[in-house]
Parts: sequence; C-alpha cells; structure tokens
Amino acid sequence: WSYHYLVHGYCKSSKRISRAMRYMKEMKKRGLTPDAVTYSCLISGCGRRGKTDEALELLEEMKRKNVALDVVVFNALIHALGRWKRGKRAFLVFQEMRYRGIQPDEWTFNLLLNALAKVGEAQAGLKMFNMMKRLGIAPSVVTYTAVIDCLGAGGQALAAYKLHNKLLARREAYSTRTWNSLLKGLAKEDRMGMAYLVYQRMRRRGYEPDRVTYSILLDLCTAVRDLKKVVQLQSDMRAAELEPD
RNA sequence: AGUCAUG
Repeated sequence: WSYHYLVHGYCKSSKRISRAMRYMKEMKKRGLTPDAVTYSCLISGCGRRGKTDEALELLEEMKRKNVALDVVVFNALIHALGRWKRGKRAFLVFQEMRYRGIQPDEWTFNLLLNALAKVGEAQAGLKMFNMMKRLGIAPSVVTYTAVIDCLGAGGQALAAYKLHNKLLARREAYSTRTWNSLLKGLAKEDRMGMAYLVYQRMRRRGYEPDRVTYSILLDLCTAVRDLKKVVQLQSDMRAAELEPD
C-alpha cells in the first residue's frame, strides 16, 4: 500500500527522518520503488539534519535504480549541501544536473547563490547570476536578495551596492530583506557612512526597516564605535514600535 | 504530493 504516504508524512518533521528512512528501506524490500517525490523529501530531510553524505548517496541510488530525476531532487540536494557550507560540491551537483539534461529553474539559482554566499564565492555567484540571464530564467526578489548577499559575503560590498543601484533604477522587485542583505555586506566592511545612507534611502522609498535591519546597523555602530547613531537608531526603532534586541 | 533569500 502506501509506503509513499508514510515516507512523505515522516519527512515533514526533521525529527522523524530516520523513521522515514526505515520505511523507505521496507518499501524497497517489498520491491516497491520510491519515486522522485519520495527521494526529494528524504534528501531535504537529510539536509535539515546535516546528513549531506546521505543526501548525496540518495542521488547515487536514484541513478543506480534508474529513478527519473527531476529539478526538485537537484534543488533539494543543492540546498542540503549549501546550508552546510559545501558550496563547491553544490556547484558540482549543479553541473551534473545540466549534464543530465535537467533544466535548472529560478529556485536552482537562488539555492546555488545561497550555497556560494556561505563559502564567500562572490565571483562564482556573479557568474551564476549572469548565466541565469543567458538561459532566459527570470530572477525574482529572492534572487536579488541572494546575489546581493553573495557579493557582500564574499567581500564585494561595493559591487553589491552597484548592482543594487542598477536594480533600483530599473524598478525591479524589492523587499526589506533585499535592503538588509545589502546592509549586511556594507556592515561586514565597516562602511558605516554608506550603510546609514542606504538606511535613510530605504525609508524614503517606503521600505520599513525591521528588527533585522536594526540588528545589522546597531552591530555596525558597535564595531565602529558610533554612539550617536546608536541613539538615533534606537529612537527610530521606538518610533517604529520595534523592541530592541 | 516533494526543493529557495537578510542578523
């Protein structure tokens, strides 16, 4: 019957991944073949628990058993690898995906950008962003946040800032999170002046700073010992009815 | 039915 149902159900909660894995083993003993949906559930479950080698092994198993691969399986695997700082490996998986003729989608690139951000690969991230264009895959606000974060995390805050200006000029979709990712990159390089201007601009444009915005800025104030701006920011926070951390 | 962004 439906082992699929059991496996999928247990994959939802990260605590129960081992149980899901057991059910899958039973499934296999009975000669049933898990499908791509089952595998992607298990791969993302392994990812949540840091079991990246197991996640990779699941892909190998799919290949051995000739289970049809799809974009979600690869996305789940890239995510699993990326979140545990295996950006290089995530990129290799991306290449294999293309080699096997599975078309990457917008999520694939978002996930890759996050993976590369975690290992500080700004240059590679920019290449991915450009490749996306070439393949005719439309970026979203999630993509913009990810690429700006990737640049900032890789010590390219000024490049991030330039890209941000270009996107704003083109009136691309934006969100508070996107502004925050830019601020994070500027903060990493102790660029208090620029960060504060960006903060003011963000407000003028109608994007409400949130708790993350203030957290980034207040940490930066501490790093550069700017007490005056701490006072100003705290008063802005109160005006916005946000609690200090 | 399964995969994404900011401290």
